Amino acid sequence: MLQTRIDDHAPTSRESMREAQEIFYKHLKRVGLKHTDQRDTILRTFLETRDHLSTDELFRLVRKKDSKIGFTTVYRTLKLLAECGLASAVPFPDGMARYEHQFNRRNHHHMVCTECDASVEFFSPEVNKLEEEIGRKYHFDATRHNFQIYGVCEDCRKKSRRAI
Amino acid sequence: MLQTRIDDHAPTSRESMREAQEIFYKHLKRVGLKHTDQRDTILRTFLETRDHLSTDELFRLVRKKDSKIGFTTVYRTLKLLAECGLASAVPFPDGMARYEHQFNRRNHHHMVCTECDASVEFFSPEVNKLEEEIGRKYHFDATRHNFQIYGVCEDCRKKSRRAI
DNA sequence: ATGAAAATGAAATTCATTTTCATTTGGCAT
DNA sequence: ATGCCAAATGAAAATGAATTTCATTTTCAT
Ligand SMILES: [Mn+2]
Ligand SMILES: [Mn+2]
Ligand SMILES: [Zn+2]
Ligand SMILES: [Zn+2]
Repeated sequence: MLQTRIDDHAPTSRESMREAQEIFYKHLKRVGLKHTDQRDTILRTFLETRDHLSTDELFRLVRKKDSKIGFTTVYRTLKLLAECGLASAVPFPDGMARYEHQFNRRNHHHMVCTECDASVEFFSPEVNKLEEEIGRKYHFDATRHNFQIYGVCEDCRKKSRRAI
Repeated sequence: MLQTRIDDHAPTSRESMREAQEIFYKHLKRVGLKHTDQRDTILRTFLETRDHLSTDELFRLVRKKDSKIGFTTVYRTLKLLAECGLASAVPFPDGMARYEHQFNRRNHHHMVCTECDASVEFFSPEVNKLEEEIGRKYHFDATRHNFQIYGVCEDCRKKSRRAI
């Protein structure tokens, strides 16, 4: 799925990679699970991209590094990564489960083009404030929210104007 | 799915019902489709509740009125209702497609309890403003958005406190 | 009334997700 | 180092919501 990046960070560095692995393996130990090469490879692959990947998309990337890793393992590892906060689900309109990594990354939201599926990430502290305010107002202990904007991107607008 | 109502309207009146049917049948005519009893029954059933219904849930309600109407017809009619704006999909965290009717109804958002799945509807013009602002800022022609807050409701908080 | 186009609903299909299970592996205790 | 056993793996099967197919019935313009 195409994505325009607003904040252009360098790709995850070696040290950051280690740091994230640290977090992951602490989590595994905590819940009595084991360290495996497959999990290593999957985490590394996941951190290398800033895309919003479906399980299958991540599986295809992982397979390039180690063709013996199975889809099921990717699927299960993605759940573990979500458990320890390194990954989070992004509810995109194609309905498939998509994840993005949450390591050293600013909190952001998405605006998605309904014509070409391209997405832009944007930052909006106001939305976070709203979560808090509304939670308070209605006596909810608000823990997270979900905000995305749909519309037509500049490119698609240009294209359709040309088509007339 | 349990739901707490914030705005307590009376149930859809007969005249409103007619008005909505009008809209529906105008739409059908426009796209060359036909008027059927099944579609009537399904629309009526759908307007009678303010819940966020899955296709199957609506099907079960419809079946009480006319046990011969099939699931497929409900499924297809729900799509038609969405096409003409009488229904809209509500992305709830259970992952199933859920719809709510949009007839004579204030624009609202949802706060969902992650423990008991109860939802409250709330009104927040600020969110609408944000859609507009952010669209402008990033050159998107923003047409709609999606905002929900997750957390723990008062009841569930009380329950878990009692359990300690 | 007639016929063409659309609607219906049961059944089949699709496809992402999740589970099962036989086999292999990691890592702790000895 | 060796053995043990719980956990991990991955292929295959199962699940289940969403969608399509198709034989039959219904609508509606003429
Ligand atoms: Mn993102
Ligand atoms: Mn609602
Ligand atoms: Zn676009
Ligand atoms: Zn609750």
